[in-house]
Amino acid sequence: MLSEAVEDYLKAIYKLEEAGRPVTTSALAEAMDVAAASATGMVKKLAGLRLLRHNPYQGVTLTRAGRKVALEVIRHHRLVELYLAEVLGYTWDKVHEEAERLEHVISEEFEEKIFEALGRPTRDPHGEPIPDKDGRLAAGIQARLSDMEPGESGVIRQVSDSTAEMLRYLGTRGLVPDTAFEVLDKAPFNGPITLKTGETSHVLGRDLAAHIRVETRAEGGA
Amino acid sequence: MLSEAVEDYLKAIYKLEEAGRPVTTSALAEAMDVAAASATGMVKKLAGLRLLRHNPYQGVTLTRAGRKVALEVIRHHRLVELYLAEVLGYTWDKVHEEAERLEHVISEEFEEKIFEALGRPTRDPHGEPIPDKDGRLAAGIQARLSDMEPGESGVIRQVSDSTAEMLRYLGTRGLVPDTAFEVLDKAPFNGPITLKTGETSHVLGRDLAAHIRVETRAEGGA
DNA sequence: CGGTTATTTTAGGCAAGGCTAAAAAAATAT
DNA sequence: ATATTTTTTTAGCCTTGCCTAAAATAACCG
Repeated sequence: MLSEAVEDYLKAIYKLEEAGRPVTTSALAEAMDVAAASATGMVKKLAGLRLLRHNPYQGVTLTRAGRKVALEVIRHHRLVELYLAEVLGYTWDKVHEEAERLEHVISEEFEEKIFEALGRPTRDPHGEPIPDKDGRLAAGIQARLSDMEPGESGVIRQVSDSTAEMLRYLGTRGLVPDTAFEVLDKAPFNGPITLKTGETSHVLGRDLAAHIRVETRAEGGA
Repeated sequence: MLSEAVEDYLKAIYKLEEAGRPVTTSALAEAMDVAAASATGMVKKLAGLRLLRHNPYQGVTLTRAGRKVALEVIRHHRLVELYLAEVLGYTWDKVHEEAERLEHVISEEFEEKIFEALGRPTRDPHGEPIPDKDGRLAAGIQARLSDMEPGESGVIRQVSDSTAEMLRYLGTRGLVPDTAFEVLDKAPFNGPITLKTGETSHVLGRDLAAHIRVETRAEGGA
């Protein structure tokens, strides 16, 4: 049985790889909120377990086995998040924290049971894809609201679950996955972006908008 | 935050106390499946935390604070067991193992949510009482099927969740909480006990029968 | 290219919670 | 009452995963 620490490191490495960032010791240490020396230590351990390859002073790459573990943990996390939201009535800003702990302790049977109870879902409450049992993962959405231009329209597809506060803020404004919108304005010098959903308009800072992943609707809805 | 190990020790001590057994180092070590020296070490730690009192070479008694923690863990355990059985469709022989891990990681909110979803229950799938949020616990059933005599009748109220195999065996025979029965025979020299539920009769070894707690029906149903 | 800076790794420690072996205390038996 | 056995405690060590400080390596800059 792999320890919780091992699972968390693999998950963090997977997410860094997925984001296209080189997985350096310092990036990993920052993601895990530990000292760099601690990250080095764990990397050596994981290399010994053949869960990743380590090029000293360079960085780290997950092996197939390591990626499999990471995806299992992510599957647990996202299924649990969705279950908490859909079945137990959690608000979407609270599911992440609870899922962080549950993801490490639920059995395959538990996973299977909630997967079926939810109707074999493919997305979590934040819109992120849920890996299937074999570790296959639908592509995440890459486009960011912050990169859209006035006049363009689209649909919110994912909102990263980084901070609960941000999720509460967006939730109260109805800025949740599958909401259609149109960009009205984008202020220069990294200024706020203005968008419209239905009859309501919203002004969001550029950083916040970067956390919102969107699907762009083919232009010219007119 | 108390560690999982601390919670498990307190739970084990509580159960030994409840069973009326003196909580010696060796009894605790056996319950926790660790060496006696390890139990001594943890006992000293818990005494330092004021969760129990330790009379060296004598034994151990929970303080009010220690008992409170133990009951919280037990509440989590039993609520989770019931949730797994009632909502997720677990068979009753599998709930214990999963609950052993979940009991340590669920939040108060999770506890509250499943408590309400279950309709504020008071008994787990094995018939054991669920402590309330303030740590109040309805009395458990003391009478054992193994102590009943031929001609007596009653209702099964609790089946201890010690081994999954035993629970499967009893489950397939319908010997579950709230089942009425009548004792037909009890063989001497610790021999088997024969009972009838509805039209079916069962022969159970004395050890197995000792795990079944019953409510005796006032004699003379005739 | 050589010197400075930043990153990574090594070295040595600490806290938890296990272990075994040995010592101390208590219980039991003669 | 003493001797033996059992139980408990102490002492010392191990593993995991974290830490800080120092050393090694790589990257950058003039």
